[in-house]
Amino acid sequence: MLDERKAAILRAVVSEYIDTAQPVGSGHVVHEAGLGVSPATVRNEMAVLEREGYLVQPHTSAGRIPTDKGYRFFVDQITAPGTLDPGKRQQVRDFFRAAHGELERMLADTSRLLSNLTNYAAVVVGPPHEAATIRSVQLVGLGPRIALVVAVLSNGVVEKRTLEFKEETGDERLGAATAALNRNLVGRPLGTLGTVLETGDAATDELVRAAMNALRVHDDEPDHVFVGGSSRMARAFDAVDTVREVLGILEEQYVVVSLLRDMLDRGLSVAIGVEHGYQPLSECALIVAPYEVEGERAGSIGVLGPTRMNYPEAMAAVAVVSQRLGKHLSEG
Amino acid sequence: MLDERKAAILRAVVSEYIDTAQPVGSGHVVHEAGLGVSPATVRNEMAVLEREGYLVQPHTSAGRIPTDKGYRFFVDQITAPGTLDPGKRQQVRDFFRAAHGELERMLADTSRLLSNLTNYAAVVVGPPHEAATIRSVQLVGLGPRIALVVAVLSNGVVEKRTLEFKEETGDERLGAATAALNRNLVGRPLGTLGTVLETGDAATDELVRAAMNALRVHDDEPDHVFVGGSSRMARAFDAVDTVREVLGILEEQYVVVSLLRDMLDRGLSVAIGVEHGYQPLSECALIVAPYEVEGERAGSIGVLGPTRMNYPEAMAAVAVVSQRLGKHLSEG
DNA sequence: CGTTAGCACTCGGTACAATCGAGTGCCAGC
DNA sequence: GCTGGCACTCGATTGTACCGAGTGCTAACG
Repeated sequence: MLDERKAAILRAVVSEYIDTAQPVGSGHVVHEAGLGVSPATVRNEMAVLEREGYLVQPHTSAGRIPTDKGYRFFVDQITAPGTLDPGKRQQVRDFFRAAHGELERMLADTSRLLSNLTNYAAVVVGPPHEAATIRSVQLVGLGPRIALVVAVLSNGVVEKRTLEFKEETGDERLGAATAALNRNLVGRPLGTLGTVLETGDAATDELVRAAMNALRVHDDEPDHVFVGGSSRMARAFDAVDTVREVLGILEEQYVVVSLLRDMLDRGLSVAIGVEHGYQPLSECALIVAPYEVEGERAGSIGVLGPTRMNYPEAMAAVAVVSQRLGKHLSEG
Repeated sequence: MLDERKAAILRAVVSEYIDTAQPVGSGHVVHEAGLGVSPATVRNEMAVLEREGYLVQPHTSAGRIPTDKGYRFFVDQITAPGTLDPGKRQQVRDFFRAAHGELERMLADTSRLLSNLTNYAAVVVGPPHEAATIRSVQLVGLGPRIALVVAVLSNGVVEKRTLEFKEETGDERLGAATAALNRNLVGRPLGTLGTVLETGDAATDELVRAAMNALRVHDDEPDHVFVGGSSRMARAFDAVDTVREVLGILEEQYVVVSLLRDMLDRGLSVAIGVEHGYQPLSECALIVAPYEVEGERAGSIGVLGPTRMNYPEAMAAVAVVSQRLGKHLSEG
């Protein structure tokens, strides 16, 4: 599409603009990308690049800044996986060496790690509930009319739901229901709970049904998601309203989750501007990657920054972290 | 300390400044607080108030803005609990009527509610772990060398820890350990786990010890805390760096928790500026209140805003929500 | 003696002009 | 096709003037 010189110029403009946040003029380009031509030549090329929609001028007689299309070209040029700088590689290694224990805690820490590496906001989505199989179910009474259904899943996630009863329900009955539930559900994925085996006792059956209903995945229960470093968005934009809006979106976790899922479904790993189709984040870019636990796609991680984000670095960080995270969880 | 007229003038300056964020001049004060005196008189009084440290002038020949001491006087004047406007009262009622199920989920939603009511960031701290007694403990194997300790507490909280073993550990042994743990721990508070009863089987005892160790409350495991509406801080300050810093602090949940705890310990319900002793939040004010479940102090809620926050409204919101939250959790 | 009208003064904010300079587009010549 | 040269554009910066909100002080007033 673009001849090599135009591509080089575009690359120079993008990477310069990522660094400085200032419109880039022809002079800077020749200085930066040492192709042996004069500013005038570069100007001509840049005029073409603007006509084709890769660059814009904020106003006449300023330098150019990349459009979303320009960024897109830039990231498409990046073929090599890109390597993280040594300090950060070490940081990742240290993190996973020290990482211990609690799955949720660990995922939350991972989002912080990724945010520290990139200096943008980071998202880690935990394994989806539906997929994991049930390892154990237990009914625990908390009061005469209230109990907790606790289900332990094979991936280490613990689901719990509160149950309230009309009449008092003793421990024996809870025990009976627990036994029935375990007989039925252990080994099944949470997504497909199937039917209940009758126990013979009507009250116990009722209890079992209630528990299973509570366990069913509700649409409004999003996957576990951990957002780290959202404070870094404060510096990413200079319009306060943009900051406010982006932060607000990061608080709505289900939006974030579905955004990542959508992107992965569509095979996108980098979404620039409106490529993800979600208007309120049109000033952002989003880099995502799935991670795999024991060969199975388990969850995803992502980085959210301004469209003028440091793509090579952020992409490298996402790649490394997703890969290491998967490995770590597989071994665990 | 201050005669009635000075107090009235100070009140007028504070509430006007809260509204407008603009320095308040003598003219506005006479207009606002209709005490029948001239601007000149008010100027004299304001000069005194400035000398005494209640007000400052950002520069000569501007109006005055309150100092932290001024705000402090203002909130100390507020004796009546203050009532929420009807729309918001209704919002609170509706929320607690609809609130259902999951404790954690519910607390997270409560933080959102409080943030919506006040337009500031809100914090909800869940019941402390140590206090609750254990209702049930279970060891669930996730793999040959890995298991989960799951403890259900009387307040509905579920604690879980991952255990890793050197050698393979079968379900029978896990079952034996589970039984031993339940014999020992049910009814005990998580804070004081006490000693283990020997089972006779060395390997099982080892397992029991490991599980109890994992369950012990670690210092770095903060209470559950839910921060809502932190995006609202973006508009609260005009210095980007302040926003950035405050948001960063809100992400460090243990700081937030200990801040609230400190304040309550010292009997403070409103901290203005540096009153809480935490420098990085010196441009903020913090309103906190404990909530009680069945007569026991269970947790706390709070609102974080700029020092020029709407104290009467925020204080009313915190009071109402903490009271309703306690009631709701007691009934549940 | 407290209050007030009057007044000179201060100083941030706005409006306007001048200037600067980074950058452009275009053209003629190499 | 590339480049040096050149006129031009326009945001940013600087300087000046001015306005107005607000002050402190003083002298007069009830």
